[in-house]
Order: sequence, then structure tokens, then C-alpha cells
Amino acid sequence: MPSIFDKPYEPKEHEENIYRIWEESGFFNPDKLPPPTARQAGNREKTFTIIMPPPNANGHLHAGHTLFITLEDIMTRFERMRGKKTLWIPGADHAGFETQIVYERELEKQGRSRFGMDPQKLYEEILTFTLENKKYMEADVRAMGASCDWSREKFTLDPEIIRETQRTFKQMFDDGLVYRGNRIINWCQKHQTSLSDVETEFREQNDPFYYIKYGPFTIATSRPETKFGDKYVVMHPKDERYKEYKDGQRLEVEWINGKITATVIKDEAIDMAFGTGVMTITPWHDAVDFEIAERHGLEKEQIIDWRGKLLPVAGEFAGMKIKEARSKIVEKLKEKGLLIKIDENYQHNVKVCYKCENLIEPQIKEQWFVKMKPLAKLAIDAVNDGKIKFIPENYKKIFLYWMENTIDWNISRQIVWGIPIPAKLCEKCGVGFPDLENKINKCPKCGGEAVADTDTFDTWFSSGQWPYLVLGYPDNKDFKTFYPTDIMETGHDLIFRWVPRMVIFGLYRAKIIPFHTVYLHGLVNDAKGKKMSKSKGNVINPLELSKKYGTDALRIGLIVGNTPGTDLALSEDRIRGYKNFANKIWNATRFVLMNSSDIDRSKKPEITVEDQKLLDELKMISEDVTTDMENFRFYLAAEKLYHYFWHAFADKIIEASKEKIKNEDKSIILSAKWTIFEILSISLKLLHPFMPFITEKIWQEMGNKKLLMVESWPATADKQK
RNA sequence: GCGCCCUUAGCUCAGUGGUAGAGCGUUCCAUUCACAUUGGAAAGGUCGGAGGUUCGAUACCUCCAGGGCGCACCA
Repeated sequence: MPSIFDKPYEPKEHEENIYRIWEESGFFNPDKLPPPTARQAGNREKTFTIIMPPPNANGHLHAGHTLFITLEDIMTRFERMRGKKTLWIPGADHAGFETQIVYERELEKQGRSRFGMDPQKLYEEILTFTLENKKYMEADVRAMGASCDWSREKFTLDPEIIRETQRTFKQMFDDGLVYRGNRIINWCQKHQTSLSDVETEFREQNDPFYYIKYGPFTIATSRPETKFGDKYVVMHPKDERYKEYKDGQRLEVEWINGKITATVIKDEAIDMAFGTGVMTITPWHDAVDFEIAERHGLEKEQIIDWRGKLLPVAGEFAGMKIKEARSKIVEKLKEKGLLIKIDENYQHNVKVCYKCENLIEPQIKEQWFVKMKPLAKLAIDAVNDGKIKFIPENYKKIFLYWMENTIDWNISRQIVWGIPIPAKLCEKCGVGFPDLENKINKCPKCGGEAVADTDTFDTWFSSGQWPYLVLGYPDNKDFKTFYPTDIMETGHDLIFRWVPRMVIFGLYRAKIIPFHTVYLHGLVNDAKGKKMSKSKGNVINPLELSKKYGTDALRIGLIVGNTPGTDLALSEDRIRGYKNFANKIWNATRFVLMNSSDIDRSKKPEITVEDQKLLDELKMISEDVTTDMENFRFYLAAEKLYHYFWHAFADKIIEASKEKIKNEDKSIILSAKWTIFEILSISLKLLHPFMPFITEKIWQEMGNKKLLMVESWPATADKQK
């Protein structure tokens, strides 16, 4: 059995064992916490709850996960030591779209493809794959020292989660908040699914910009291949240049494949200053055009199919891929004398899939949508009323801006890996309606045959409900005890994807905010501050750092100086420095134990004035650190403790004690020994949330019967003392 | 285009209305001492630029420059 007298400190010899002791103690479970100490009295009635953002079950943790686990564990251990009834619930995310993509790559390696596979078989394969990988993720969470309650762990595809998610859909449909609409959506041709707006990104790109003759007008476009069906020409109603053309006026124009009849439309969406101030519209493949068409009741026609090939409307170009068709169409326009000029350096933003970075093709598709305006109102009010706080505060503004400008949310996905949308669609009249029990076969409207919707929910539709679902809403007593939760700690990149959905669903379904505080951490980048990515080859594996330098060193290295919301540059040197700190704690302890084994710790001796000053000083630091922790300034608390332990306790106090214990006056010796032992004990408690393994290990070596993780926090918090 | 954030020591970053700190790195010295995963010391910054508020600004305000991030109207 490794002990304190081995040197130096070797984290990997202790960590696994310590975690096992914690887990077997049952204290991760708030129902099994020991009775409160005198200092903790009164606090055990208060709960402290964090729902862990469930890591993807499809593989190992990455650096971002280790940061959030550390932060949440710090909060949890701190509040547990303060005596609160502390619950931190772990979870595992099926991560719909993301996992399906990961599995598609697996299939590709095997020379297979999901297209053409039986959906049920594909689902089962992905499920097997995910459950297999879930173990690795969980082992990693344990390796990080997470003091979460595994007995309450939930998977996002657990039957009760699916059931309640589907019930929410039904309830929203009944309340008129979910509707089936034929609207423009983001279509990823590679993944063959629609995506919500937060699942797309903009990419800046240079493309040729074509100026084309359209009857008496000149229009400009970067996408001539979509223009076949353009029979509406739009201009601003106040544009003097075109005042001779009246709204609704018809014109005969020569177009790509011959003569067509064009209709003039006046709409204020047109920017008079851009290009020629005139454009033709393609409502099926452009969001702005779609809106214009909706406003004026115009016809819409699909030009490009779901695989990115031109449809018969393109005449001789039908069946061609976009890229091939574009140059040929331009060639033909030139021959016909319709091409006026080409601007070769046109810079614009294009929408791409956030996963594969392929171009998004806007398409009109019949999908389920959530009506956001009334729901967003609930969230806006809750935040404006101060019911939900943001750390750092400026995210409140960002959150509100997004909520105030939100648009209806497409929740249908054409992928199998997810929660099925419990709905039926009429094959005859096209109407869609929920059917939770899967019992309805006839359309209630026209009597036509109703078939099951094969789509699944957007992952965020279910993960947005996670806080109350994981607590067993509506019937479980955990929901009544622990909801609303205290903190939602997550990455600032999820400020739109996840946080607003949780607030909305919480307020809508559970009728209460899901959490009081949103703490947003920054992203973990490489040592130079560059985003980690496999293609750049700069990915740092946190678990390797943990093995090499110890989890405690990794944890405190991630925390010191890392202010909320700010991205972190993670370098190996940084972590190595904190391994030295762990060793410092180890050696200081050895000195203290070697020099205090002969004192009776149960009897406080006379303390000299000088030693009392040291204890008072530590008391002040404890209070200061506690205030920092209460205000989420972990980066400061950690740094202060580091500094105190090393440069005050080890460098000064211990050094001075060496003289004192050589004194002839026995009472001075006794006071000195008692004091350094006391300072060590208090320091270990203060350091425990940050560096749980080594502090717990030492605590046990010091002969304490109780686990440090449930000891009392040594400062003010309880002012009754 | 709009919004948010950042600019402080070689690097990564804290911080405060009274002319600056940490970690890592660098240089010099020490070493049978709990610890060489160490101790002691040192070098190193006109706190992005300009203006304003103030007795006083790195900190508060305005503008400018550079960098990062986010965003559903430029065909």
C-alpha cells in the first residue's frame, strides 16, 4: 500500500483507489450523506443541484469536458462541505446527428453506407456502438474525480425520457405551439437531412458574380443555376429608376431556355443600393425570396433536387450537378447575348453544414416547427425579472438579443438515430397530427390513410428538456426536491443551441425556470490559443495529461486564471507546474507529520501570540477564498490557495517552525507543532474542491476517520459560530 | 453590416481610481535540511494609440487601430 512516506507523490498510484472509496461511501448521493457537523448545521435542508451537461456517449472525453467537469465538481464539493444536500447528476447523450455522423464514418471504413440500410437495423447498430462507447466516457468522468451521483445517471434515450419528450410534443401541438409547415429549411445534401439554423454556419467565400440581362432589366446573381424558374422580377416600391414598371405588370422576356412571362413585384426587402436594385427570385432555394413569395402569394417551384441535381425545369441541363451546370449555363447565356459582365471577386457569406462544411441548399419541405415567439416571451421575461443570472453578465444581453429575434424552429430530422416524432401523416391530404399510442390509422380530417412520420426530433428538442426530465418530471420526488436546479454550467458556444431551449421548455412544461444561474466557461484551445482540431493536429488529450501529471494538477491547471467566458490556452508546461505543486503539498505534509506525531491532537495547547497570528491570517484567507467561491471566482480562489500554501505556509511558516521546535521552552514547541498541523488541516479542506485526490489521500494518512469530502468547510459561511 | 469580447513582462493570462501581479520561460547563487518536481536572488512592462472626466487612470467615458467570436434580409 503506497503511503505518505514514499516519495515523490505519484498520482496514478492513488487516484483510482481514492475514487473507489468515495464512490463506495455513497456520499455522492445526497440521500446518503452523513449527518451534518455542528458547523454544517442547518445547511442540510438546503439543496444544491447541478445537472451535468451530458457528454456524448459516443467516445472519450475531450479537453472541454474536463474543464466543465472540474468546474462543476468544484462547485459541488464546495457546497457539500458546507453541508448542503448536494446533487450532481451525470448523464450520457445519444447526440443524435453527431453520433450518426460518427457512425457513418465507421460505416464508410467498412465500405458501407447508411443509405439503403433498413432504418431499424441501422438504429440498432448505432445503439450498440453508443452503449459500447458510453463506458469509456463514464470511466473518463470518474478519472476526473467527478463527485456525481451515478445512481441517478440517465441516458437521453432512456424510455421515460423518450416518453416525456413525446408528450411535450403532443402538449405543444394541442396548445398550438407546434405546427406542420411547408417552409424553407436548411438542407444538407451530404447528410440528407434538414438542420436548424444553429446547426449551420456562415463561411466567407469568393465567387464570380454574374450580371445578366432579364428583359429590360439587369439582374445579378452568384447562382445562375437556380434561375430557370425565375418568373418574378422584384424591385423596391420607392425606386425612381423603375417607377414606370407597376406592381403586377407582365413582361415577355427572353430567358435561358426561351421566352417566359415575367411579373413585376414591388417589395421593400430590396436594397436599392445593392447591385442594380432589381432581382429575380427563386423562392424554393432562398430564404429571402421565400419570404417575398409568401408575402405576395407567388408560386414556388423546385429547381434542384435533394441530391443537388437540376430537375427537368432546367431543360437540357436537367440531371446535372450544380457545379457542372453552372459553367454550362453561363456559357449558354453568353452565346445568347444575355450575359453582361462577370465580377470575378465577389465576396459573400454562404451557409454550410456545421459538421461537414458542405454548402447548405435551402429547400422547401414539409416539417414540424415550433412557434417560437410566445415561448421566447416566457424566457425574456424570466431573464428580465432577474430570475436567471448569467456569468459572465454580458451573456445576458447576447441571450436576450437572440431570443428577441428568434424564428420558428424546425424540429424534424431525417435521421434514424434519435427520438421518433410520435406523429402520423395523412397520405391523402398531407395533414400531420400526434399519435402517442400509435393507434390512429385514418386521417381525422379526410379519412385517408395515415402513416407514421419516419423523422426524429432535433437533439435539442429533447436535451432542451433535460433538467426536468433527468429529475423524473412529473412524478419523481427528486423533481420536487431538486428542481429548479442551482447552476447550469456549460460552454459559451451553447448559449444559443442549448441554454434558451432549456429555459423555454422549463417554463413551458415544468412551469418554473430550470436553473437560477447560467455559468458559461470558455473553450479550451491549444497552447497558442488556437482552436483544437484533428485536421490541424493540435488536439491535446486531457486524459493523457491526467495520467502523466495527475488529475489534481490537470484540474487546478485548468482553473487558475481561467475567468468565466474566456477561452483558455492549455499548455503542457502549465499542468506540469501544478504537478510540482501537488508534490509540494505531499512533502510539506510529510514534514508536518514527522514533526507532530507526538502531540495529542484532541487537546488544543496554549498557542503563542506569534502562532495565533498565523492562524488568524489563515482565517482571513479562508474567508476571502470563500467569498470568491460564492461569487464563482474559482480562478482567484485557486490562485490564492496555491500562493498561500507554497509561498506562505511551505516557504515561511514551516521554515520558521524549524527554529521553534528546537526551542527549550516546551510550550513553544507544542504550540508550533499544533499550529502547523492545524494549518495543514485547514489548507487541505480549502484545497479539496480543486485537488480532491491528493488532499483526500493525505487526510486519510493523517489518521482522520472521516472522509475529507464530507468534512466541514473551514470558513465563514456559517456566521453563527 | 450589426452585436459582444479582447489588446498588461519573452509566452499564457490575472488585477486595481493612487503610477503593476501570477504561472511558465530566462540569468546568477545555494544544496547531505519535508521537497532538485527544491530554496534564495535578479533581469524584464511609458498596462494598443489619441482625447476627455478626476487632485490623480492601466482601471471610468469617447474616438481610432489591431485581434477574436457571434448573428436569419445584400440577391
